Amino acid sequence: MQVTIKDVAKKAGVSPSTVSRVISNHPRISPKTSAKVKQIMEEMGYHPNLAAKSLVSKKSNTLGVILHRPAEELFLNLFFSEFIRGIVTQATRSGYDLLMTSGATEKDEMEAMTRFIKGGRVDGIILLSSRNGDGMVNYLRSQQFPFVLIGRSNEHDDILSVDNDNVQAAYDVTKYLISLGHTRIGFVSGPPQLVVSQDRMEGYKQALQEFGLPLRSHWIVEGEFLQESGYRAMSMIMGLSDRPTALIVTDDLVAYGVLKGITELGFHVPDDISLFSFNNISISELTTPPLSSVDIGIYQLGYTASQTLLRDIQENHREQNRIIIPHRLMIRQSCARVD
Amino acid sequence: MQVTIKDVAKKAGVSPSTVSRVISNHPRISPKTSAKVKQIMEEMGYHPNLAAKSLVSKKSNTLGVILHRPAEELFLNLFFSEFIRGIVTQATRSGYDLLMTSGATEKDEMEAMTRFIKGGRVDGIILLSSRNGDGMVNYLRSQQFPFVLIGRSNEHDDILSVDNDNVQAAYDVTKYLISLGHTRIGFVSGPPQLVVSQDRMEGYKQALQEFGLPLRSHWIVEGEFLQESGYRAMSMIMGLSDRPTALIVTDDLVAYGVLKGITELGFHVPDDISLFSFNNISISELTTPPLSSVDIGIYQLGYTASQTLLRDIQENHREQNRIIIPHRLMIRQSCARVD
DNA sequence: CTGAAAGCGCTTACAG
DNA sequence: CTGAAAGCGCTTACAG
Repeated sequence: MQVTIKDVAKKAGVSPSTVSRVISNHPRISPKTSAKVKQIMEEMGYHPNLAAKSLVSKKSNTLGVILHRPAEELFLNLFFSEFIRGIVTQATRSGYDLLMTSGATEKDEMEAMTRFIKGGRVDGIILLSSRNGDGMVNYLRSQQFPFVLIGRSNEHDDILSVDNDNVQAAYDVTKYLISLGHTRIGFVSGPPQLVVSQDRMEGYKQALQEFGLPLRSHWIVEGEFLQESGYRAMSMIMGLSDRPTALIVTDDLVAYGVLKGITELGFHVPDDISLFSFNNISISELTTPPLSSVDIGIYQLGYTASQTLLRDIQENHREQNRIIIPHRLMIRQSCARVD
Repeated sequence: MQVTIKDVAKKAGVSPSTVSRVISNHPRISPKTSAKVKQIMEEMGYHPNLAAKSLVSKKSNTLGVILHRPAEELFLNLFFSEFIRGIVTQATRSGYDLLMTSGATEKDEMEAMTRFIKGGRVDGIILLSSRNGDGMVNYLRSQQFPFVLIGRSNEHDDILSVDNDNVQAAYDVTKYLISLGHTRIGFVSGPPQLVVSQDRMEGYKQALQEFGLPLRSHWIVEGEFLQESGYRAMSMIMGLSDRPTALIVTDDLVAYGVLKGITELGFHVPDDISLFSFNNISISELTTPPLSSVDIGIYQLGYTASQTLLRDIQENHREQNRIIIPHRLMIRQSCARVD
């Protein structure tokens, strides 16, 4: 019932090999034959069977993504749709599809990955996050299977990755606050085991040091990527006698909690304290006052990851291992000048 | 280099057919043989080649999703990650993966779908939305290809679909507001061509009629699924001499705009006007005051769509065509009693 | 420029 | 309970 290459060949009066060559735009095929075969394919509604093609070519024209486990979903969920859109859009343009699966445990995840790789289901893998001691990265490297990491790995600096310069971004934010006259600047950070937390903390410290400003450990809070995390931190921070006049917050959702906490304690942003956060998800525009936030180019991270991986697969050569997506400070109304 | 069924067969001293039967748990295979073969497979790190399997079995063990075009992304984006998580989780449990692609135009979308179906890449399709006159639905029906629609189609009532009872949900919300003493209730709706908008409007009208309450056309606004849409509507609504004491809003993001508009005009929620919205996305908890909203079970919609489609594919029989996911009114602080 | 043939890794009637 | 053989729909050296 399915129209095959043989059916087309018979009707066109050529051999299956010729039809195959027409499909793949083989150079040594006469324009006349090509045109005729193409017309017949159109008439008969021919569509190549991908399984057969994949079986012989050892290519699937598919990229794979493994969904992270629930435990890590909170942070990434807000980015997820933008990541995926970026990845799929670019992949589709290059004639690739995206295959997704999930694993309930780390063991499940590894099995899913093995199935993808060993079963020939994908030609490359996109990792949506990295944690210290990431088994995925080690496995993929040992298999020499093409992959790209969105983010940065502490252990491996020779893998293909797409990331922001989070050190620089945090440095830029800190410097911006300093330029407004702030000298007591605090930091509400995320989980310390995440590379992104480490990088942002580093940029913050660098800027303070460069401008000779004090770094006080009680101005720094490490929490989760949760609203409550920011909310809870405020009773402590705002109760300090030498409390900061500005806070850098590692994520918009956390900043939302921070904002809520500050407001409930009877303080006002930005008059009593300035706020600058990261990621620029939709919520940051919606708060009162609208939050200044660092746009990290989520769509572009996904898009570029896809593009970079495909280039690595197809051309098998890399211009560079680490691609940096530029960030932008989105200045809104949550920061005030102090004297 | 790849370990094949032949390699395993040779090492186990059996035929390839036997190995194949062990893999598929064929009943008539001796436990002894099975155990031995399984052990060898483990030892050799055998993984079945999915392309070969798919080529002969005509099954891909994959479900397909086509990403909607940018024009329609706004509304769905906020649901997207939950939908996908629900779909993937259930699919993975049944041994299926999810294949995604996108199309820039409707033509692209149709081509992508054809590629999926005719190329044997997927065994079923999940449609994330429906619009009036949906070419996808017509095509899939004409091909008799398994698919499920998340939502409801006006034109086809015999297709597999997973949806909320949006008429009932809007009815419930309206009745709740009436029970608080409201008699002048307005409605901020979404695009009228969407079935979901039509259904919610219908439930609202039914409740008003049942309780003999007035339906005023100037209390009804039709807009987009955008914050601005709600924001802009407020200058008109709040300026009415007989303005409503409660508003039902079709989406949390729109409700956020409504809330902002009301507040900027110097009014207060819920003292001056009550607000009840739909969808219960994360933002609804975060507003001041927290918004009452209808939880529509986004994850469950995705999960059930996946489950229903797989049952249709595997067992080829349906218990019912239209599955309803229950909704829940999440009562927060945006509605007040009036006398 | 084109064809005949082999083969990709699996499944499944058909025999025994 | 197990094996030999054919075949799924394609690609690609090898010939000509």
